Amino acid sequence: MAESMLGLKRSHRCTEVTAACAGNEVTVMGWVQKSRNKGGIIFVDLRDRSGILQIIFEESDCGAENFAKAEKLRSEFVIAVTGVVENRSGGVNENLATGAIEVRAKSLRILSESETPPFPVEENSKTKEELRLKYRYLDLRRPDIQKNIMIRSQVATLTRAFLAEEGFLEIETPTLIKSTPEGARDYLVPSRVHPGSFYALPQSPQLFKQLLMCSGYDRYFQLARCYRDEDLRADRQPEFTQIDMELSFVDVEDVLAVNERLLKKLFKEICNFDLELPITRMTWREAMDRFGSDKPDMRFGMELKNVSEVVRDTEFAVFKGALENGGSVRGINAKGQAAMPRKKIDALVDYAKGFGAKGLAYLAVNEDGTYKCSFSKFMSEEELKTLADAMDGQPGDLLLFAADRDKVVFDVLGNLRLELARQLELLKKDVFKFLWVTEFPLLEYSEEQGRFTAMHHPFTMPMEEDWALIDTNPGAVRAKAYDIVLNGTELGGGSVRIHQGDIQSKMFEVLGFTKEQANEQFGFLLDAFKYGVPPHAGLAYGLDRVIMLMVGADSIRDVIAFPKVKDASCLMSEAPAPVDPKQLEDLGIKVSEETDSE
RNA sequence: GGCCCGGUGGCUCAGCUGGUUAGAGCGCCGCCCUGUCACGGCGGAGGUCGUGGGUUCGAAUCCCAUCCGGGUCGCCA
Repeated sequence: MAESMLGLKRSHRCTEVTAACAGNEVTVMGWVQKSRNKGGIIFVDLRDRSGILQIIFEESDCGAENFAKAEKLRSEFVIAVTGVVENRSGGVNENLATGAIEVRAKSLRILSESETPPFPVEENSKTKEELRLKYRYLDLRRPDIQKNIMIRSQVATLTRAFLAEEGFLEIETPTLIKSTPEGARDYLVPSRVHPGSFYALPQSPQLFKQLLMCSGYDRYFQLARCYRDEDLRADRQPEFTQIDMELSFVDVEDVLAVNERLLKKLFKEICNFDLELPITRMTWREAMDRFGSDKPDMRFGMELKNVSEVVRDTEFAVFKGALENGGSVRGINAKGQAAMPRKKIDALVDYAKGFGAKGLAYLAVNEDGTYKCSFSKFMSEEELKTLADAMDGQPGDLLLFAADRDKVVFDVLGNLRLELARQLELLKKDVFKFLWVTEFPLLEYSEEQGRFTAMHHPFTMPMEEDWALIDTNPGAVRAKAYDIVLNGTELGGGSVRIHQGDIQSKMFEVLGFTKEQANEQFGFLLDAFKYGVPPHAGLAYGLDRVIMLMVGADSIRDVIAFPKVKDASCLMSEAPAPVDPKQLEDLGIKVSEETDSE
């Protein structure tokens, strides 16, 4: 029997009731976290999004009728309580913000009863995610998730306030747009009016924000929903949110500067972390050489060393072969890990193989200065010592080497470095190491497609000093592109855009577009650029990832109210789902025979 | 699409080299209890061992297939 709240008005959230309210009458409403019935006295923990407040029921205060109702309270009942705030006469609960006070109930209304929930609504839930996601509305009641969702809201609010103050305009762009085959797979939406034609959901507002620059809006931002029909990961959902921005009459420095100020503000307000400016910068080349990654985790060292020259004359076939094929030999030094058991090293070798390595060579410098080495029979003692010295191998160190094409070597060692850091517990979540990675390659060669593709997108501005190489050595041309990296995660990225017709035409040519194809796909943008386009540049953050790192979540699902699971479905609503044949008919989509029969 | 991990009362798990009636903690239900806050005491209910097939005298346990969830590689301009 649900009662009405007629005549009642909530005066406080649970933790807004403080010792300063002692003696005052308050009305609080929320969910029963827990009821402890002692017989003649009942304690109820009342929960809302602010936290928990203890209510005390005694028949002498609330009367027989209310007391009888209080005896029936169970977890997750929604109640309204009017009573007087008092300092607890019993002990103080140090675990609660409101642990020194309680509300002595004068009246109680049960606004809504609850069945026993399928899992306990509590912090640090151990319940399987599958079940939590099916009952996401219950899971979202849990304090740790509520904290994440509220921080997310705070970040959005702070971002809007900051960017507005910096002269940015918040402008919405369409989410039913034209599909472009470059990049990730599009989600498609059939057109009813144009049977056989489709809209795409945007992977990002890229083209529209550039058009807004053309139109003179100068500084734009948007908290933009974006969609990519690719497989999910712990940090990737098919629909996600970007903090997207674009600025006119700027170059790289301007974009980085305003974003450094934004990040400083956000991390100060949310994490009370003082971000020291300017943020460290590193070119893509340096990041790859030193860390084997374009998003290096700067919380620890263990940098890569190129020992190709040291082993140039070796007879060791693995090293020799890699060098003869134009590759390199590089290593990392796992300090103090020389005693790592063989089994564990083998596991690392397997891990490396997962990233394309054919194997992993190791050289352990024992405490007594002798070596334990997987390739000792192919090298003299002298050669081993030279190699160990080149790696700064002290007694007790474990040196690990990969020899292959550069791409493989970087991939293997970059990931191995992270794996070792995980094993050695070097990845502290309360440390924030920011990094700008700049000067990305403009293009990367796709073996699969047999051509160069844009590393960022086709509108990324090449660096002036490299542009002359575009015909002779396109792979060497660097771009005015940059990523913001935090603790080894790419938080966001952007670039200066091409605003000159001749450079843009050349780009399309290099990417293998014909004039017709370029016009077909991007004609409206190219046309717009004919009518006066300002130099412009931008950047977009993955908001979900920003929140993840701020709250230390392991999964992106913990910072999204209603996330999807691995196969991109929703366990709660069961989307996607088949639709009524009539709906398909309206859209001019034929139902296949197989689905029909059976 | 590949590889790896998991699925046992409502929840979290144990059991898994096959062998009586599948256990524990929490939760739930009933009774008792006036200072609890991981409340306490007494009693009780509750399980197709994800699903299907196979091996066997006998399967939660072994085999095959399949479904569901997670991680990862491919993929993600």
